[in-house]
Amino acid sequence: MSTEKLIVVLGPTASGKSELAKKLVKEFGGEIVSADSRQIYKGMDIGTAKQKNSPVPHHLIDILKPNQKFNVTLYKKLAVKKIKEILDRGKLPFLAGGTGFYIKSVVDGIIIPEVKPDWKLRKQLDKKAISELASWLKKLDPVRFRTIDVNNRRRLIRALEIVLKTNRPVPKPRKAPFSLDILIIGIKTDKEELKNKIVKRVKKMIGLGLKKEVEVLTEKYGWEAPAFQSIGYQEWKGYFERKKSLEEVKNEIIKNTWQYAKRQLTWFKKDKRIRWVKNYEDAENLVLKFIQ
RNA sequence: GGGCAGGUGGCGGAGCAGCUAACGCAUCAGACUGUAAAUCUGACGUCCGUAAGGACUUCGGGGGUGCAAGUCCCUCCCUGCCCA
Repeated sequence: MSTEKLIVVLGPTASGKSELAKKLVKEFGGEIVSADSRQIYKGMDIGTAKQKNSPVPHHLIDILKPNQKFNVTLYKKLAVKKIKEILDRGKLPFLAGGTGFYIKSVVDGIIIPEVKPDWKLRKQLDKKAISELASWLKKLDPVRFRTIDVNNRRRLIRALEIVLKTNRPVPKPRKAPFSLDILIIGIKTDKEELKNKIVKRVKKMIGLGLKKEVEVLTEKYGWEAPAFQSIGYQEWKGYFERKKSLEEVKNEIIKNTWQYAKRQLTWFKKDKRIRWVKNYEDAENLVLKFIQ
């Protein structure tokens, strides 16, 4: 029985996770480890609603340049390390963010095959027709083929990458959860309310100078940098090419953010461990009980 | 008043006589083990059915021609542009 504890705070974008996590940290002490695939990147402050100059310690924010690639495995290693360090300091770690897959990777301790991305190989495979990739995988690894999404080129390529690099089939998904007591708090918002928050937030971001932020960053790193697949950034490309108005960009960001929020909700819905809270008091009570 | 273009599903937009309401967007639902704010899937006129499937309805209104009509003809209404 472990007495070490981890608190996860998750929710769709704009639901108020950061505020909630910060408030909890202020009350109970502790440090925050971000579980956000975008706040990882330096310079993306406005568009990711980053918490700057917070008195509460935040980890895994601003650690990469926008042109650097990142992935779950790396995230998991870093996050686990940070959590351990926090525990060693005798403090309470909070894992807060909206990237479901990243959260899952640490909470469930998923074990991802140790095959590093080989971008040269991927590029080659990417030239092939999707049906070709599918039939190749079918031949090399019929077991993985049975469960894979045959229309998802990206997954097909990764599966082939593993098979070709290791000369063996893709291992079965495995988990090695770490021995902590974990409380997962999810922020419950009704759809209309969340929609309004998103609209408000996007307007605010634009008011704070999102356009300038995007302009400066993309001039420096180019539109192809991995970080600029992000919502709030990609939409500006057409604007700077004079194909879109500011109004269109704004509406597109709102739309994409909302669609993203729904995808997050779909992901979270499946996890029955999540304790959904309506407000701070609910969360506070859960934490109180949990840390006793 | 005259000329031209057009009126198709929530929106955009194909089809210009024959089978199956193309396709895109939005919407709803979902998948996810090294790009995850990414990538991908299904449903989406109505009704019946768990399903395979079946029945019905639609292309501004009305009329007509044809075995068969968003698709051709007549007429009316509406919209945009041009001329007066």
